[in-house]
Amino acid sequence: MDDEQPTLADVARAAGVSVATASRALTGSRPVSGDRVRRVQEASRALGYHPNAVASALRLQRTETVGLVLPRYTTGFLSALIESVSEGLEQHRISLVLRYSEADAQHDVDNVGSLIARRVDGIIICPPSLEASRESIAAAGAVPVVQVGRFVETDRTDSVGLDEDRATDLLVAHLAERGVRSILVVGLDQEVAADSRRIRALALAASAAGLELAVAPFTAAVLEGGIRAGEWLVAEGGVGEVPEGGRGGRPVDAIVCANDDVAAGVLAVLRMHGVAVPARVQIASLLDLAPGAEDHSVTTLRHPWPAMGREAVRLLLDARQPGHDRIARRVTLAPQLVPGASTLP
Amino acid sequence: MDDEQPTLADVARAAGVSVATASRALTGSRPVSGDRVRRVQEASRALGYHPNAVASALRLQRTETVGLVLPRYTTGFLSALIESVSEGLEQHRISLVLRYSEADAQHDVDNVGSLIARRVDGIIICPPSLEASRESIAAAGAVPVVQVGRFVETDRTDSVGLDEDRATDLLVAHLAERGVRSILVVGLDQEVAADSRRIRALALAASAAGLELAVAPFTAAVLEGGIRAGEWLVAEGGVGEVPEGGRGGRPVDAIVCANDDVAAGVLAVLRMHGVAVPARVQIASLLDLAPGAEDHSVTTLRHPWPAMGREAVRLLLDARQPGHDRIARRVTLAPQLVPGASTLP
DNA sequence: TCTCCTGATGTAATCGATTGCAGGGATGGT
DNA sequence: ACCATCCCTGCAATCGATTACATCAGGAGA
Repeated sequence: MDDEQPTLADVARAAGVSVATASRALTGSRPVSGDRVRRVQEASRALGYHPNAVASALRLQRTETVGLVLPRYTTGFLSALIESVSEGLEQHRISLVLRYSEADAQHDVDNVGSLIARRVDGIIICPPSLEASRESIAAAGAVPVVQVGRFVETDRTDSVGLDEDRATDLLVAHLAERGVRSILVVGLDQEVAADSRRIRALALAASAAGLELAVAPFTAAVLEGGIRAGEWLVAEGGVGEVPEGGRGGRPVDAIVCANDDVAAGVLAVLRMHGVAVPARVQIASLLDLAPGAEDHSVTTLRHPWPAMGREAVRLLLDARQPGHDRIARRVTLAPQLVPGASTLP
Repeated sequence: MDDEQPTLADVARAAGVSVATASRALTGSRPVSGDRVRRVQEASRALGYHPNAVASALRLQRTETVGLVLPRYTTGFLSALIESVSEGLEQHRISLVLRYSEADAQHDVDNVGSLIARRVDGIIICPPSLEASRESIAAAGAVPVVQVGRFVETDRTDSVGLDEDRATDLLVAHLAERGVRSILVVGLDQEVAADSRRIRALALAASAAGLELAVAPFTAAVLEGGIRAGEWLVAEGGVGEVPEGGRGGRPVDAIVCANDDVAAGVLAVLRMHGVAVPARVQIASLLDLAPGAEDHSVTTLRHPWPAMGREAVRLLLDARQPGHDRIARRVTLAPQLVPGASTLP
């Protein structure tokens, strides 16, 4: 067990050839007589030689390494993305350097800077916020960047995201098929650009299907937000024990939540107050927070993280090609609707 | 937006000094006159210089990089480990290269080999199997390795694992306090070495507390195994509608499952057949599969993944110190008991 | 036999940052 | 005035793999 790794010079000496011949014999970059190829390969194996990727990277100006920058989500629903990216890269013998970003935009810029210092061949980033995103993409300079999960307007960056229109269409169609006539949206915030876009898309799909749609004033996209919304619905929203309540509009018969957590809160409160789900009110979620789970009590949209990872890798490796035109490409992928017990079968 | 990254030579030229002085000014490795330090730093900032970590690593024979090898779990309950390792390394400005292993032992050896080729300063590995583990640790040669989550007998490797004795003690004590007198173990396999150890530990803790303990012949540690075990229990296990059933032994009043999935299966079947949980039978799990979840219906033991990640990093960085004695160290961490509705409050 | 060519091999430069060694200028002591 | 000392600066070697260029052997053709 030597303390030092053997070098190509050691292999060459053991095989009785020059380092140049040893290199060519191992990489096959130029013809070497069969006899010496064999001798070099044997010496390499005997010494347990692993070519020094650092030296190689310095010479070739390519590290065969890609950086992945993700927001720190304790729920870990991004692990499907990590796995698929890792798998895609492994097929091309490329290493993955993982880095987490904080809410702080500067931290993201530092992350990208340190990846640049390591001379990664490309960066896949899931930006925590739009401003952070813009800055860190600028920091990447000439290194190809692919964004996942969020779009930021920029000339030079490819992105992979969700097909929002198709997502809302799928969900609205599912509800319409089950007799829904009036939808309430919970957990989306008109003030947030991405949420506002989603609300518009929902409204569009609803009106196309002849449904009414309202937005509840509960914008916190967490369990607690769902509970508050549920309590408000029971008290004032026209879904309490007196279905034909005193509100002006038609009482809602479906609730679309920003994510599973919100939906779980709404569901729990409604059930607690004796509201029949899904018979009286149907509940669905726009975002599956536990993609691994087998059983789904709430109908939800599953984000295609594995496919998104594969696409991101494909775009990045494609951008490495010499003849690449550097035009920003956008790939959108449709989510999968996972029916649960909270909508009618 | 230049296509090439600026080098130290560019910075030195812009600042009107030699590359040696520029290097010393930026790293502070040797004194440089204040005036020149300022000029170099300005030039560096103006050019957007990022020191080439590849060249630096080649010269210094240190990459400031650590490899993390994990089994591919779609449930993603290792993401807490990834995050804590990543966070610990970030504090020391060390990069994390992530790699997934397959069931195949050769794949693991290749993983380690490729990390060696990249000249990582250390490897943290969560071995998928004992044989794979031994081989891949051998492949690491002189590079420090820390094992997480599984112990393999070896002279030179530090490891971080669960304090199994404390885990079983905690769970048995919890049940004993709640009036349990007879425990049934589900989902552990006597034939598997690790499971067998756990069963022995459970038996020891049980007898010390004056409890009976039996092992059910259902060894599949998944939801389906739990369901089968539940059905068997209702039919023959003495926890059906006739509590004082015809078995020889005392009817069990607690079921300890290998993990949450098994417990969920048992729980569902028992409830379906009208067995009161936890009044009639209490249920607990030895392994929390969803550490992020807020609400726990099943009492479970939460593995201290974040702390394990921190410990692994600490051990690895400690092993890098020159005066390290190379004696294998073992760190065991106690799990946290998370009470749920499946045992009495 | 001499020349030309082909194909294999070796020599040495290269990638970019770090650092041992040598040189130079300023300072202080006598 | 002279020498020793200290501090800074620059030159050039170094890490290990790759590759342009030079070299050399051997075969074909005149």
